[in-house]
Amino acid sequence: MPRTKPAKSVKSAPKWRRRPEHRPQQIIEAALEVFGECGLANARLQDIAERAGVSKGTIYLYFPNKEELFREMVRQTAVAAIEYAERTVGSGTPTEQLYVAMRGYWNFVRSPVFSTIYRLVLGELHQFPDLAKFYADEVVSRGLKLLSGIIRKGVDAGEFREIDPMIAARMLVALTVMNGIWRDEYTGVPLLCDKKDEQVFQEVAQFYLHSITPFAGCSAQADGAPSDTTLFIPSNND
Amino acid sequence: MPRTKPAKSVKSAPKWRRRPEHRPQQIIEAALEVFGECGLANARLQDIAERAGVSKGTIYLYFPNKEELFREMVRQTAVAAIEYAERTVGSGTPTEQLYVAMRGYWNFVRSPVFSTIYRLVLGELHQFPDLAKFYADEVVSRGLKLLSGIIRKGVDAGEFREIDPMIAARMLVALTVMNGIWRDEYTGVPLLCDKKDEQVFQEVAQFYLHSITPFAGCSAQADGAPSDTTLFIPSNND
DNA sequence: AAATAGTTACTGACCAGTCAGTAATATACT
DNA sequence: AGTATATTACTGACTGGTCAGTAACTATTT
Repeated sequence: MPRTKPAKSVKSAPKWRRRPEHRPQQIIEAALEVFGECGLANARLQDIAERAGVSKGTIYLYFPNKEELFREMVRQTAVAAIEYAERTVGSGTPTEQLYVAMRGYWNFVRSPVFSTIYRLVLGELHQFPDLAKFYADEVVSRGLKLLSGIIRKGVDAGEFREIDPMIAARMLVALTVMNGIWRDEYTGVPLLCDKKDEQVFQEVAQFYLHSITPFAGCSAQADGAPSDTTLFIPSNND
Repeated sequence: MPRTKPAKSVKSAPKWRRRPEHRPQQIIEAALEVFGECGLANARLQDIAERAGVSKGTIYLYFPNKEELFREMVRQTAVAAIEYAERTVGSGTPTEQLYVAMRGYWNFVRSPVFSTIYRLVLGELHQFPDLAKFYADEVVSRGLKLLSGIIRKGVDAGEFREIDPMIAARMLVALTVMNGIWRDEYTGVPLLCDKKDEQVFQEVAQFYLHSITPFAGCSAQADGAPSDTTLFIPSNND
């Protein structure tokens, strides 16, 4: 039975707008927040919907289910970041390239996006094998390949010591990821809370470079060459 | 209304035994498995009960709720491991002590207990602030204190380069934890699956020691002194 | 018999996913 | 221009199932 039209609709105050173009992005952003706060398994679609400013049903117009929503979220963040990195670390000496990569990686790790994703990956992804496979292939493998390629060039050029590039890449990822996560102190771990982002990055960078440079901390200091790893750390020290 | 006593019980075949001494441990062990498989939020008390060979209600005789059960689990594993480490790294040069600590830490990280705990800590603990606080104080802080103390002695003795011991300890934890988790490949991350535990440990140890020794990879090699970090890696290479 | 250890059935809250209905926009017709 | 009609985007109450925690009862031990 048809509605009794109450009055002419007031053009200026619709309860909601149709915005089919924007919905998926809105929902993914909300999902990122909520997944990050509650975990993958624990996040409620209702909350995601509210934060996106839509109703729960709307989510199902754009995503078949929760898992696919998560997958799409990863695609738009982690995979996009990797692709960006692959495009942008191209030029310069291996040392310069590595620095660019480290800096970019750190920035990514420090973004709210990453800490969320990595917590989910580490904490819950083993419950979703196909999601885990997806992440391993699209993010982990590609990231290690990118980094180890740079390191290999550095080793060949004599800028880094003889070290298996894949191992070195893995160590870099380990240092960056863990420090990034700790820095993030999702709770109150009194670990790095009082340090600035930039400082933690420098600590990681110096430690790492010390381990892969051929003559770190040694005679190079004596013969006047700029030996310290601080050499290629820019001076945005505030 | 009072029960009608059916008959005398047959003494020789009790359906179950009272074992109040064993229950808590049984339950914790089962919880460790189930939490590890399902995550903290997703684990079902019913499953834990079944795996422990008791009924769900029994759990509530010994633990007030799920969270406290988890807390007790952490107490009995991580805290116990730290305490053990605090007791056992006492003697020898700082380098030797550090090696013992690294080895012990690696063994712990590689135990099934740890990967479970760390996944939970990283993935879900921020949802439980008081648990997070507990973990930060009882495990993280104590662990870092132990490691940084050893490193400080090494720096003072000139065995390690000048480095903030707290930073160095953090980096060691980062390397150990991440490699331990990856090695564990809870899913199918094609990262370290084909390597042996011992090999991964050596990779981590060599990389780390290279970064904290004063003259790593440098002239020390030339003057006949045993310079390489493999020096203090025992030969249980199988 | 009393005390203690354990079980089972139940409750109330919670949530992913669905679907009948409604509001906003587009189009066709005056 | 306005008005009727069709189409699409979106809503939110509902369903079916799950599970933590509880209460009422039963078995074992002393």
